[in-house]
Order: sequence, then structure tokens, then C-alpha cells
Amino acid sequence: MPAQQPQPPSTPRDRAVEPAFRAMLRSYGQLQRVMHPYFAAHGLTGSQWGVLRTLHRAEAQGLPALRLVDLSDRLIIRPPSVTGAVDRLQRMGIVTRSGSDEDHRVKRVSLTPRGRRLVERVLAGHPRQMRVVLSVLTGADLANLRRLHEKLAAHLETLANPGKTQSRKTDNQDPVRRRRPAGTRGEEPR
Amino acid sequence: MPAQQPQPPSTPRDRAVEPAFRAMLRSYGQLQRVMHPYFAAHGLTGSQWGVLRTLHRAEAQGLPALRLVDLSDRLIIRPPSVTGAVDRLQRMGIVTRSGSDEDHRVKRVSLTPRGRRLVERVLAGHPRQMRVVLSVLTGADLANLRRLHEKLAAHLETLANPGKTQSRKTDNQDPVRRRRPAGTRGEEPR
DNA sequence: CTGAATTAGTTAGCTAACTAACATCTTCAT
DNA sequence: ATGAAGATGTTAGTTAGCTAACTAATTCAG
Repeated sequence: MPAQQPQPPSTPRDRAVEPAFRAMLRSYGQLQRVMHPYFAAHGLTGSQWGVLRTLHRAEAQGLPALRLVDLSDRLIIRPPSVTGAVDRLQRMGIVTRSGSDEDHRVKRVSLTPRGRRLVERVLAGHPRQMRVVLSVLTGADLANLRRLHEKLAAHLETLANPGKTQSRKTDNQDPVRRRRPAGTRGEEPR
Repeated sequence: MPAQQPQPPSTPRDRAVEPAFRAMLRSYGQLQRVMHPYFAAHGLTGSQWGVLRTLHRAEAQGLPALRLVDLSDRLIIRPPSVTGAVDRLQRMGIVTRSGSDEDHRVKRVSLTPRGRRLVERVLAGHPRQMRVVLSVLTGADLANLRRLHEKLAAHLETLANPGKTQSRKTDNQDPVRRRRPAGTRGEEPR
């Protein structure tokens, strides 16, 4: 447990880490600001759109109505967040929640007819909005952005879920020091 | 019944837009999950760390204590969010809020000695954490990531603030007499 | 078959962000 | 000098995410 003091060997790559990190966070924040009014014009939020798009896509693929836990997996948010999001969409009359006969624990979420019309209305203008948002990037930029973020997301997933059988290819030589023992709940510093 | 609306002329670049978009959102979500326990181990959240790092940096630059609105500008969050964040940090004994004699509207936020020690403790391990998080990217990747996101953030900023001038010099340089832009296109879009 | 473990979903309580509306103080133009 | 406009910060109310702890249903080991 060395009391760390010197900046570790600072290679050029190391020095590139923080600016990249900050640029990423910054553009994400701005993205939220741009998308918010766009979705609001349809009476939605970005998160709600995520739920609707996911349901619509599953429907188009002929899958049975998704369970809450399926939404949780696809949206990469935890179950309690799904409960809340679906609550609100249900209150708006855009989705329904129905019990399953097979398994009495599960509830399946479906678009209502009205919800389906809404999704299609949004979808009609959606590619255009995304093009506007990313219009500053060239085709090569987009390919790079995608590649970098897919790489990064895969890496972060292994960091976020230690002990999940992801793939034994994992480069283990740089283990994050945070083996969460049980609850990593921050103890109120008071 | 899928596929109804006339998708606008779909060039290869257009088709690259959505995957890039989604990869970006996905990696951001994963990033949150990875960083949360890291900050929690210090009794902090990511947003709180943003405030503390900003205060610490301004201090190191010899600037006078930042106003809430300075924090709002630098963190790119709206004033009410700053109020709440500072409230909580203050309750934890990590920062103080003090009125100004020059301008009785402003309140200045400073790190307490305890807050300063906390920042330095986090800072000691922070470069390492960022390197771990981005360890999957090469030096060239990092340079690209930065370039793409700086480009994107600048574009999004113009989309988010239509009719704003770019130069952000409205800072804290002259705390005593700040002649400020008289001519105002204060187009605060509601 | 029975009891332990697992899975699906919810509730409670927290932080973080937002908009809208407001009080207060300052600056500026008339 | 005064009144309008702008700047600073807060309050109120909403959504979204989280962890922890819970209930209820299912599955599985012995």
C-alpha cells in the first residue's frame, strides 16, 4: 500500500487519457441538451423513447411481448428504473403491463395502439434528427466513433460486471482495484 | 407490416449514423456504472467530484473563489443543479458558501481544509483509474476519441444554444469591476 | 417432497438533472 | 433619478438513474 505520490510514468498516451475522457463527457452532456427538446416535442423524454423503440423493435421481430427484465437488459438500466419508466408510460396510455400465465412472476409490456402510432410518428423523423446531430462528422468519423465506442463499451462491461463469464480473452493484467465485497455503498462522510 | 415511411436517401454515411449513435450512448451508460463505485469508495458521486475538481483547479490557478454561476458554466449544468450539488457538499462539510461584499447577489464556494484533503486523496489515484477505464484504447484511439468528441461537442453546443456567441470569456477575471456585455441578445430560450 | 437458492418485480430513499417561476441585487438607458 | 432590463441564486415539481431490501413465484438439490 504505497502512499502514492509521484505521477506514474507519464507517457504521451497517458497524457492523452484525460482530455479524451473530458471531451467525451462534455459531448454527452451537450447531446442530452440537444435531444431533450426534440423528444419533448413529441411529449416524450429520451429514456421513454428508448423503451418505446425497444418494444417496437421486438414487436417487428415477431418476439413475444417483452418482460420488464428484458427491457432492463436491452436498455442497460436496472430493474427499478424500468419499473418507474413503464409506470409513467402506462399512465400516459402508451404501453400496457400484463401478467403471464406461464410464470406468475413476470409482467409483459406491450405498446398500445396509440403507443404504436406515436412510435411510428417519431420514427418518421428520427433518422433526420440523428443526421443533424451528427452532421459535423464525416463518414470516416462515424465509423471511427462507432469502432471506438464499441471497443470501449465492451471493455467497460467487463469492468462493470467482474466475474461474468464474458470471454476468457480478458486482459487481466490490469485489474481494477475495486473488488466489490458486498455493498460498496458510500459511507456518509458526514 | 414493418417498413412504411419513405426513408430519405440512404447513403452509406447515413446508415453509419445510428450505429455510431447507439455505441456512444451504450458506452456512456457503462461508464457511469464503472465510475459509480469508484467514487462511492471515496464517499462521493461523479457529479460531486466534478464540482470538487473544478474548485480545486481554480484554486490552483489562483483565481478567487468561484461563484455558483461559474460552476454552472464550467460543469455545463444549470444553476438549480449547482445549488443542489453545493447544498449536499456543504452538508458534508466539504465546501463552504459565502456571500460577497462586492455583489450581494453572488455566493462564492470554497473547499474546506477537509475538502481539500479529500480532493488530493482522490487525485492521487485518479489518473490510474482513468487509465484503467480507457486501457482498451491505443494512443491513436485516444487522440481520435478526443478529436471526434471535441468536434461533436462544438457542433452540439451551437445546436443547443442557437444564437449564442462562442467566446466564453465571461469569467471571473475581474472580480471587482466586471463591465459586462451591455448589448444583450439574451435569447434565453425559455 | 421439502427447503434452499434463484429470478422477477416492486418499494423506499437517495442523487442528479431539468424547466418554470420567483426574490433580490445590479446595471443601464432614459 | 428612476424605472426597465439583466444577473444571481433559490424553490417547486418532474423524470431518471442508482442501491438496498423486500415479496412472491419458480427451480433445483438432497
